Amino acid sequence: MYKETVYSAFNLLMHYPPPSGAGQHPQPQPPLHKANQAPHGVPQLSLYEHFNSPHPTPAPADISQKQVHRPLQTPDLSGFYSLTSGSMGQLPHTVSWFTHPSLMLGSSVPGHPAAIPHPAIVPPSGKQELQSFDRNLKTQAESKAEKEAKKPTIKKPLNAFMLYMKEMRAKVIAECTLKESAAINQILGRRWHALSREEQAKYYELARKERQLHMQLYPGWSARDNYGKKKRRSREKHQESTTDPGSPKKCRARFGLNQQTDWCGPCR
DNA sequence: CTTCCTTTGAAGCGA
DNA sequence: TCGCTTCAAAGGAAG
Repeated sequence: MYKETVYSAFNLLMHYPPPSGAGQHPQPQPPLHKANQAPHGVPQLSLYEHFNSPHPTPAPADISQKQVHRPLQTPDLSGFYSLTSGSMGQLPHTVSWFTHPSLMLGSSVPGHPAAIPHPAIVPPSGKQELQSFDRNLKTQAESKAEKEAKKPTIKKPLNAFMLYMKEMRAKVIAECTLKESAAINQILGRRWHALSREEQAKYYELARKERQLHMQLYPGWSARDNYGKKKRRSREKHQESTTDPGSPKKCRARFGLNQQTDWCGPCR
């Protein structure tokens, strides 16, 4: 049934012809991360999704509605075609396109009742926000706030490095027999810098498409929606870090080194 | 149970 | 415009 939905969604997709030049490598232009930024106000359909979403959750009604009522645009399927047939097909999320929520939001697609949502949509179920709410909610204002909290969070689209990490993490874990993510990420960071521009370009392109897809799926969404919600480490701790070497990124920033290529001694 | 750690890149925010 | 901050993922460690 799940697969049925997936394939139905795929069939839906097939209504759109592949763009010319699909499947070709993107042409990286320095600096990569800038050059690959999505052009403003040019929404295009795009890809990336994991096939094996560990905890699929029902798509929220309001988002489904958005999908239903948004006028169809001619989607850019270059990502899909390149990922499934080109060299980028080696990436583990090759099949992700099939599960994309724009196609999977069941109720929005006639005859396709079941759906696997985009993992960017994360209900606050059982998480801290909701739990803390349950303890205290009584007043109207609080119940209103609770409703807000119950709204599923739409996560940020993954950037190039995040996509790279997702792909390479398992490999590094297998090679190094490490499990701690902080250590793994350090290794991945170094490997990222060791990649050629062409190799990195794959991920920048993927990330660009991911952003465009995200833009199409959640037109009103902004990163500010999640800004400040996580409440991470305290300011004090952050300022503390200015006295020690800190991360390579911070260190490079502090010493005015090239963020893309330079490595500073203390952070090696 | 919750937050931190650690990475890079995108985006928000205040000056 | 610039510099700083936050958040995306991940999972073990620590509080």
